[in-house]
Amino acid sequence: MARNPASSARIKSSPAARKKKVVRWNGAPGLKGQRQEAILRSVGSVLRNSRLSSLTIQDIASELGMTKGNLYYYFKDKQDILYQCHMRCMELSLRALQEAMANGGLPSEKLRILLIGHIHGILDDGFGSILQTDLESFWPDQRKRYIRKRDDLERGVRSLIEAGVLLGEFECDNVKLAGFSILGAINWIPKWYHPNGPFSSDQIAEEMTDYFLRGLQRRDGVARKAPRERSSSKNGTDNYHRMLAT
Amino acid sequence: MARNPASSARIKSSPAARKKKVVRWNGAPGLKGQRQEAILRSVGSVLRNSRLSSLTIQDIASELGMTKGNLYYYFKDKQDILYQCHMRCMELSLRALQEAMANGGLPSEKLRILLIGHIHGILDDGFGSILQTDLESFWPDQRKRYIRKRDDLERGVRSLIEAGVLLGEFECDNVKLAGFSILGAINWIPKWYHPNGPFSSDQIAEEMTDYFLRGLQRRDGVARKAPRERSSSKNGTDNYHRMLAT
DNA sequence: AAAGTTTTTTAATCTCTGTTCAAATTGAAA
DNA sequence: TTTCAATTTGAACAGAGATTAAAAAACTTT
Repeated sequence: MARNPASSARIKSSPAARKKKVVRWNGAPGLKGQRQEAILRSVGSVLRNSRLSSLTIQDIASELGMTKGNLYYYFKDKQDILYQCHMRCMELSLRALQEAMANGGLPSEKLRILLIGHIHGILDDGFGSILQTDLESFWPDQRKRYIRKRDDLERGVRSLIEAGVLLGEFECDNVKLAGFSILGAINWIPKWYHPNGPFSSDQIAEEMTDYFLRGLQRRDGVARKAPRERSSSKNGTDNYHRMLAT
Repeated sequence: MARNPASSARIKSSPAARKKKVVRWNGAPGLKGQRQEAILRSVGSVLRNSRLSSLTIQDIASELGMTKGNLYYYFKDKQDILYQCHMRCMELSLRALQEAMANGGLPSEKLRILLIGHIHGILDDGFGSILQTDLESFWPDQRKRYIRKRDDLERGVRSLIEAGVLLGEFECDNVKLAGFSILGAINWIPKWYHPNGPFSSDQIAEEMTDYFLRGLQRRDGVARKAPRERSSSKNGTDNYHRMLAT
């Protein structure tokens, strides 16, 4: 069950004999971990074209020129593969969060960095569409691990919004719902995005982020409508301090 | 293939003998259409709790206390059921669009009505989570029919944004991406929404819509950043006139 | 080259679910 | 009560796709 890949650490020049787009595996032994990476990357490629619901073990194997049985030498089962992809994707986003926090600018700047990085993380490696899977299909501890990371990201977003509010840069009635809005909109992108479509991932990242930030920016003077009960500071303040400490 | 339910129009008081939550079908003949409706509604109930990917014909049947075989008396196949749910859901949203257009207010008001109605349409009947299915699984003409409606909705949103821009009420760099953002955020709601959760569908509808509109509202005076190339009028103007004529 | 380990293949199996169908049941009409 | 159509059942069928396992092949080491 809990099986660590125990990567045999040794590097050898691999000829990697290619024919067409088929990678020949026979020639390069060792380095199980690298192959796992390659397999995961390949899943991203497949997902860029086909649809998640129709993604089959056979598809993945074909893409790599290996047999489906062979995949089970590298992964426990299909769920495991999908789970790893999920994690890869999330880790990219968390890296964007770290990058954002490391940058010393205003909350709006940090948030911009985070969101742009997040969008790129989702679109550029093809893993984005995997977000559509429901977490129910994961093993409990996989789910737990993933949710922990996902929550880190969500809290990161909320903290930044909250920070902006406290600094008077932002104005937001409900931080949690604003966060959900932003992240939901981003998670949905893979549903309509196509690499060869009219929008580059760069353009999407920039312009959608612009829009998200506009909705937070404080308008000096006029309050557009009577402010509702302030439910904002209930779910963000503690995390705000936590995140700023990172 | 193209089979019209040919509803035998006759109404009779149906005892509808209920036991626990099991609806007894035997006692109420006729009105095939009504039962189809009931089945679809039941799918919504199931989806409120279980997950779409694990939704099985058996689940639907169980919920209604009928056998799975019996479902095939009312629907061609599973895809057909799912398709009908899709349509139901979309029709609710399109009704919101009509309602919005009928209301004679400013674009921002219309958009508010539309979005609030759209969110309610998605959340209140439990069909929302069905949006996660990919359209590939539909039969071509089903897909075509659905996409036509979906596009109507998308164009409706864009037209309203565009209208607001033209009237000086809104300010938007890229109408299409703003529309995608809004609709994506809404489509994603079923992923985290739970009827017994902390947010009512009312609250979600109101506050998320607030946020979406904030991001469009024009700020008098300062341009926050140098405006990019205006790609807005490419995808909205014609539809704008079309929609306003409705 | 022989032995041992890692990787790959091949084919069979297993399971889950959608689907079909003939028979049974029900309700309405005659 | 008989007849007929509408509805329901229950069991069998079918197909797809994940998973397994034993044998084969490839590669490393000695």
